[in-house]
Amino acid sequence: MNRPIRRVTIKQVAEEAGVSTQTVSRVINERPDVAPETRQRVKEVIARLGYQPSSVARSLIQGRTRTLGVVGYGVEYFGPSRNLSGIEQQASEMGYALILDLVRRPEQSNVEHILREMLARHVDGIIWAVPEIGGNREWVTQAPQLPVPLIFLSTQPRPGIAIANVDNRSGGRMATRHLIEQGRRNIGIITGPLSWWEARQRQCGWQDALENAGLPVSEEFVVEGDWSAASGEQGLRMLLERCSRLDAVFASNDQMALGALQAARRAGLRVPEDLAIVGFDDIPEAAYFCPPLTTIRQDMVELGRLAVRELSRMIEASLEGQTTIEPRAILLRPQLIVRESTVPQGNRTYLFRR
Amino acid sequence: MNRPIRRVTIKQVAEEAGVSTQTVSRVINERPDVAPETRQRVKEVIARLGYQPSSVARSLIQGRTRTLGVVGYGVEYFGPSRNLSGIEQQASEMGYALILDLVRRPEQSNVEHILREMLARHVDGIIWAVPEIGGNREWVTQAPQLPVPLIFLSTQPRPGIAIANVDNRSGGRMATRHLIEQGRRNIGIITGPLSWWEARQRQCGWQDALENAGLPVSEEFVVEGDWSAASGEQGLRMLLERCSRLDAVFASNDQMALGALQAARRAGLRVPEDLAIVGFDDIPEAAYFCPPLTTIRQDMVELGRLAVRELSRMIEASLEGQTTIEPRAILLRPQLIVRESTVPQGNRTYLFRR
DNA sequence: AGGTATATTGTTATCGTTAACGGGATACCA
DNA sequence: TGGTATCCCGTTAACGATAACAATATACCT
Repeated sequence: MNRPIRRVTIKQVAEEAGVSTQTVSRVINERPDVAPETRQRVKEVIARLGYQPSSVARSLIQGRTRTLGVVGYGVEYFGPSRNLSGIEQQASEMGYALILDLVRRPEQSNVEHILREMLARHVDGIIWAVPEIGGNREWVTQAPQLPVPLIFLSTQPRPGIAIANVDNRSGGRMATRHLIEQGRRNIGIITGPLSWWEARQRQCGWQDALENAGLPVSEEFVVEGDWSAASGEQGLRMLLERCSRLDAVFASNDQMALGALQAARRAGLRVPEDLAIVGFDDIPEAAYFCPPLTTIRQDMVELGRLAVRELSRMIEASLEGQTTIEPRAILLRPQLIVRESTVPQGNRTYLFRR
Repeated sequence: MNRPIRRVTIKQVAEEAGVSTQTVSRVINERPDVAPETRQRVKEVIARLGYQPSSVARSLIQGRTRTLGVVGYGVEYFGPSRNLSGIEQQASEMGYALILDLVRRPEQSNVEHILREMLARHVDGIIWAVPEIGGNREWVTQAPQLPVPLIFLSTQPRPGIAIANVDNRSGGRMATRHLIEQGRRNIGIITGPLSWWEARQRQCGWQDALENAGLPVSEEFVVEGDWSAASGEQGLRMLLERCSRLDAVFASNDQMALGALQAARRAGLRVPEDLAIVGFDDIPEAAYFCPPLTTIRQDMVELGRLAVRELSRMIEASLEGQTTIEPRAILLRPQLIVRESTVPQGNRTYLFRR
């Protein structure tokens, strides 16, 4: 393995081309005040030596790295990974690189340490994409004091703080309203862990829909899961024990819905005839569940893209010394995807009802 | 939004503590030659001002950023996302930050551009985790000429190049041998896209197992999918048309196996009695398929961790000016997970046969 | 001719940090 | 007393680039 001993620097290019480093710099940055033939000569040398400006040195003097810090959780899950993908796409299109930090225990991560690390690397802005669990976001009040802008993803809005969310509550409402429209009256919910803000939001949506329809909201219909298929299976078993007239369930994610499907099958219930099931997320597999799963799709890629655009806007404003800019709250509406776990195959025309 | 105008620098700390910047630097880096009370005083100032050394400036002079470049593909899929997770864990434990670049079209990504970008940011090493598709890795011969070490993930081994793989061929063999041991004799395969090296490896494993068992290997039994559930569904339909005595299928990933399960159901076949199905990956949902899916588990997290450790070893060697270090090829064996898609529920004892 | 504008290039300082070296003070030894 | 070692700290230069300014040459105008 033979490596070039050192990188090529601007100095070497300057020497080789017989000009000053400043002139080379001007060529690199496409400044106008360079004679055409000089520019040409320098460009040739750059190409010949394979010179690449050091963005580290550049960052130092310009006070900006064109780097965003991303603090994420759960890339192995569908939503967060799509989210990261969207962030990367938009960042890359806007000329930003990403520094990635994945948190393993979102409920007790060392915020202080992570932020210091990011700031030491002079990121221009930070995307905080860790779910809000228990009190793990109490430090939010300090966010405006950070030397760089920060945007939160999927956390509770708060005045003066930039944020981008999918409207989980509205999603829960849509899922539940759909079940009601199918004539269901005893609608249970398998929630996510209730320490999660998003899980509570989805539950609120479920409750909204029931109340709007004048249906009773009972504790009896609520079971708390942990997002896993196993917990969905167990959750449905518990609901069925408690309430034999249960005719529908809103599972707060597709994995739990999958578990619930299995529990229904084992209990000898037909889906959707005896029991309708709605999920949340629309993972790619959902269309191939048995039966295919009705669910709520959220565009996490777009959410990531929007977050980067908003953060970039904040960065620009901050660089120009503007202090008047008010952080926005972005809210993305999810979408109901109807499949056979709520509507019997024969009734497919329902889909086109309106 | 009021931000601190500027960051605290070492100069301010030095001034405030009445020492030179060099002394502050010595305190930060825990050098021995500082008087205890001076050290104490400086530390207090650091704490009071909330000073954090700039790793940008540090990188510039030390010629090392403690940063790894990760070029990845498909974080929205299970394997790659776990892989990234493992990389991040190990890197973080070893004090490296990650710069992430996600490629969207792995078969025609701009390698040159990506590498230049990474090198401009002075990464200490690069992890290339983009699947090998068609000729998209022909540039591999230039890898040893890069100024920093590079390790490939999930690509064809090559002497002189560091690499870390799951043994896909062995996985394909295990899956197929398991089917043979179940008494199956007409075993089809739904492959991944055959432009993918990994897909071909899995197919080779299937062929190995058939040949070892003295079973005929026929083109008729091969259908090419595209990793999606839809292609798995269509794939099985085609296999069934071609060959009515088909009694088992190896689907080269779990999504395609899911599609195949649906196709089998629609064709009125019982799984596993009429048709046994094996997948590949062991996604978390696989255990909740209908029936639960036998599959090949690969530890992508561990693969990521190993890659980082190996890369770190190469970086250290490179920094010490060693040229003798020979890049290793890491090969991780996958594992067969037996579930009900190949073994009828009553026969569960099979699991403990040996 | 002299003055002013414009085009092109170079010089010096700077970003925040550390490497390399030097120098003063003290202690210890012959 | 002088020499040497050790401790502690400061000065200068450097990393690789750009900002700010200065300088030169040329062109153009009055």
